[in-house]
Amino acid sequence: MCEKILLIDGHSILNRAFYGLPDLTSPEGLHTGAVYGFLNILFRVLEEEKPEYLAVAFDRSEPTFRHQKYPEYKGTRKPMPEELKEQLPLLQEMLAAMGITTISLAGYEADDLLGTLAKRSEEKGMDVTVLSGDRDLLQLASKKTLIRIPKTAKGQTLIESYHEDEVLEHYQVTPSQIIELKALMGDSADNISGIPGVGEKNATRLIKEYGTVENAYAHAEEIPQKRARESLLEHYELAQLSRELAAICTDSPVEFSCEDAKVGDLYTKEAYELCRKLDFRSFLNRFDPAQVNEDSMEQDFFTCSDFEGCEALFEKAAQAEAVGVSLLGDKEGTYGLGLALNEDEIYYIPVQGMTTPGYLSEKLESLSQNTMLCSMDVKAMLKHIELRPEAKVFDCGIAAYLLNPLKSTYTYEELARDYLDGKAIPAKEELLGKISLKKAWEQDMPELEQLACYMAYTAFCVRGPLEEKLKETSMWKVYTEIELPLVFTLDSMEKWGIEVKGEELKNYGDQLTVRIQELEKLIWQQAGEEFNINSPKQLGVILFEKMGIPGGKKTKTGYSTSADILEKLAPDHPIVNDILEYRQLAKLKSTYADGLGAVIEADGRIHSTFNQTITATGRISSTEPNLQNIPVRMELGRLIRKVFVPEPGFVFLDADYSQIELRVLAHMSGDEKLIQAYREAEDIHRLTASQVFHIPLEEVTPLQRRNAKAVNFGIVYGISSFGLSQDLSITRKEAAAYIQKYFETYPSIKGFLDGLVEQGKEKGYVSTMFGRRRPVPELKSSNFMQRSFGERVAMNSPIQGTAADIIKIAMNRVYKRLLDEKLRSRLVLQVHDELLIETWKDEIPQVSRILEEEMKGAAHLAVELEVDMHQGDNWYEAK
DNA sequence: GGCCTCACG
DNA sequence: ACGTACGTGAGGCCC
Repeated sequence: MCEKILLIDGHSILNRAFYGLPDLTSPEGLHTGAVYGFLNILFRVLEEEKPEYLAVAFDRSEPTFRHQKYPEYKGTRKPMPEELKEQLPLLQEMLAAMGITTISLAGYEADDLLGTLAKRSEEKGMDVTVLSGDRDLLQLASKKTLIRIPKTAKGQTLIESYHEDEVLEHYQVTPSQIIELKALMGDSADNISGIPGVGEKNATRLIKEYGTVENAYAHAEEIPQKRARESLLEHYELAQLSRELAAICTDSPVEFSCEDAKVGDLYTKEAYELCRKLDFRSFLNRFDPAQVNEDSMEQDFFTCSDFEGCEALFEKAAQAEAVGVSLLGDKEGTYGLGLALNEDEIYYIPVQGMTTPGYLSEKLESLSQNTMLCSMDVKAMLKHIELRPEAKVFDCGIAAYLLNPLKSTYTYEELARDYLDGKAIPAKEELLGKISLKKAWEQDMPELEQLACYMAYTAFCVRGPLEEKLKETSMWKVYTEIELPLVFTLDSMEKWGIEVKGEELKNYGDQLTVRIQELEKLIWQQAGEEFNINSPKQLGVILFEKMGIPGGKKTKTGYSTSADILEKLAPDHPIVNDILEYRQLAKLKSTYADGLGAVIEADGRIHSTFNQTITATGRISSTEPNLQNIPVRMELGRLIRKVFVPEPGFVFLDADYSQIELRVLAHMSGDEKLIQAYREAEDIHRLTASQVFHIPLEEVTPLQRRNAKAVNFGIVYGISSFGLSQDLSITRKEAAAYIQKYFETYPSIKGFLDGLVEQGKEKGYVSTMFGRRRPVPELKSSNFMQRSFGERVAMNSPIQGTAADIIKIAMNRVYKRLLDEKLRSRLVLQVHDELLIETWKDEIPQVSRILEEEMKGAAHLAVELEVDMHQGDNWYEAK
């Protein structure tokens, strides 16, 4: 076997990764997506090729010999957008950290260096692989030199391979003739112009026939295609020039020693730390933990499994102002507790013998009266130990969420990195892999001690920095007065859950099945064949190809069959209505009838999880199951709400804010006209229509009201004429006219929204009335789409977020009053602007009063916060 | 695991 | 010119 060298075109692969993948942003706000993509490709090719030597070539900013020879030459690289440019040094830093040789040479492009080294290596008898995104490099292919080109197909990255033969097969010309081909057809990516009127087909034909541009010119008279012939005769000089530009130099004076480029251990400590810093988590498991975690903390960890020891430990903990705690447990059990007394006394207490979950709960409960328990996730802890809402706790996950709500996870190792100067500690996945807590506990794995201790340690240590940053950013009040109390409110809601009648749900599902099967038959009949109606792909083919319905492509992968497209086709094609009904029923059956049925627990109730650290705006979300998207808009779906019932002796009281977001807008913008409108209006959309269209209130038509309502929504979403036009099925021009009229009617609104965008650009974030922040990095993007998105976000988030703050305040206050007044009634659901209370019948008047007072009183706005309330024996009736 | 579709505010 | 309304979660398909 020959030795092999892998040569990489640095810029071209980075470019490809940048355009082919979604961008990522590191915790410090650096763009990193292209570097990530580059490394992914690098690792893959290394594994496939297993080269002994490796070098990455980069272009230089200086003019090259091509510039000197041809003054008009503009260079082969397009100017890089800022988001890509800043990643270049990052990539070079990473390559340096991995000990990978990089080369560049003033006066030459990376291509030339690759060409030179490929040739020299071949001469030494080595095998060569060249990795580039640029097909120009195919001219270097030979029996010994393999060209590899990454290509994105169907979302997957394929890396094509070309030796000499494959070039011949694909392009019907030899590698060296690739240059001739380019000279004729040009290459826009490479700024090679080619000659007019000759495309790929003609160029290939000519080069196949005549071998070179020169020879084709010599035989020009024989060329049968008139346009190609004339163009070649006329533009021969241009073709010659292009030929020279396209030719890669293979004898540049680059200094290179193979020995320096020997592939060593890429997985160094420096590379590991950089991967952590850039948040490249999927790469971390490539590193050998023993090598990269030299400064292990494990000497500070102690397992305490005897009862006396634990007693002493809790006594010592009680002397501390704060301790870090981590409770290991899941739905099936409680396995142990990590306890950090300070930075270097960290204990693990496994659940065993006398240290039962009940014992730990009791100890922590009493500890929390005077000592602050710092935890990564207090609500999760509350599932194993009982704490009163007055307990002293610090929730690191929530604090970190407030400081940056855009992250998807807030794990301890991320927090350590982000708030302890990049401190690297192993993540749960690194310690346990895919082994469950339960399994690890049963097998007494030592990693459990490490996990609990690292977590408790982090919780203890990050509290200070988090608190400091929350105060710096003026979010301390949001944290202490809204989010932290909400932990207990949500925990209570989760524990109560809501009763669901399983049998009725099943009946409902069975009825759906009957109709679904009817529709299925009907649809198959009309289509003339059986197919999977649930497959958009198959459905698209049936509708738009087989049945020939005009509708056209829309998505990357095929035809769009979404409801808004199908609805437009429905009048002319009966099958479409059946499909729409089928879809609706299939959704109800799978997501709701079956989905909800599967999560009813032994107590006959559904216990959703309310997540407090998910949304970018400050709303909560609901999962497993999602109880915030139970159907209501269509009657058939709405019927599902009949299976949500209160316990005997209770009724539901459902209270929702009326147009809270528009009211927030009125308040925050201070628009007198809109505020006045709310003071007098029964029907704000109708009044908006009357004011925007300058007509008396009584003369507003239903259509005008509908349009005004859509504009009101649009304003809250960060208005755009395109979005509004889509929603109302009108032209952009008409939509723009509506928006303009709206702004004329409510003159302060435009200034307010513009101000939000301005603030977002200036400060990098926008804020709610209560100081909650949302960063808007998209506003700095050079990409129009992203920037526009940033503008809409800047307009929407303060409004949606303020409404979220208000209902959170209301929830806390309602929850507290129910407790303080020792009522049996309980808060069970929140759906963004709505609260559902399972109310003890005797307490109906009192609870109604509480809801009204606390919801209306949650914030004092320039307009009243109006609350609608309904009572019922199930959720359907209470709405 | 990504994409499409659709349920909610 | 670009190709969109803001914020979510879940199920089914298909690679």
